[in-house]
Amino acid sequence: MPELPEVETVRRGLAPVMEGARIAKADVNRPNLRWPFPDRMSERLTGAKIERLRRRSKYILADLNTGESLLIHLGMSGRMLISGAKLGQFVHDHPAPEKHDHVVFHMENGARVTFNDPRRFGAMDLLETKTADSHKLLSSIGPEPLGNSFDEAYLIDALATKGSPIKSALLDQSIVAGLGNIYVCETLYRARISPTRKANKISKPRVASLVPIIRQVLSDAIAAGGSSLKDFRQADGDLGYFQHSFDVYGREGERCRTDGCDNTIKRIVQSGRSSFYCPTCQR
DNA sequence: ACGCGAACCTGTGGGC
DNA sequence: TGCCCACAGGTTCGCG
Repeated sequence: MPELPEVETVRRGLAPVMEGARIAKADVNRPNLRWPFPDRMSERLTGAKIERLRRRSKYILADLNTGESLLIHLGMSGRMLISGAKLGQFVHDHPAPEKHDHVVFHMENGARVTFNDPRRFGAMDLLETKTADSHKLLSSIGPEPLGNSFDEAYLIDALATKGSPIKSALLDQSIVAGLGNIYVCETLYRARISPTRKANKISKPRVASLVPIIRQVLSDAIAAGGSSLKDFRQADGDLGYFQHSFDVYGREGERCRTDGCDNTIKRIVQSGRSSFYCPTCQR
């Protein structure tokens, strides 16, 4: 489900009820997600005030007033749903507990935030805020695509030695943070680059062209509240709308949207993931 | 060292 | 209706 735009959408949704708020109690309903939860997780969260909710790549980090930060990853199917809080003009009642409600944050302000993750590819951990960047899960992540350190010179350099297909290279979180299968497909379509082309065989100007396209695709998706495929919901339960803007993702067999192109969108499998592209427009 | 496939899980949808 | 297979937005691990 969640790539950078969806995670950012969730973060923005959670901020009004979690930032500056205290955790009255945290229910931890099972021993692990993808990995075991940290020792005494519930106790370490109970009574803590969340100073700030931030995002690094596809991770949400809640900086606590205890010197620790809670790290959250939504995996493929993770959701964070707010209830019991006044959101706009509506008050969302607490829903009945559902299967896969693995962690529930009861906030002192009356809001409840439920982490639900059927596939359990998600993760949570507690780490020292000061040294968060050196955490095992964060230390090898590349630059934020919407930040200043991600630019044309960087990407040209980073791809120069990559013999793998550009599709795989852009999915590699150590090259650029936060892109996933959908947004890589959309990026390569807009850039007119074939997903099968070897990263180090793409001309510098074409690699450079990827930078503003990546920024635009992600910004557009954030502005639309992310994409709702299958089960993605914003923290207030609303849908995202960017899926209506997909040019190629999930459009196998449909007509290419480029003016004057008669071809149809093809689906191929690259390192186990579907790639959607137009063989005529993307070279 | 690098790149790829397998593995981790559950749910859903399509074909028969 | 039911069964089986394919597939799903991510990431780590192990092997060649």
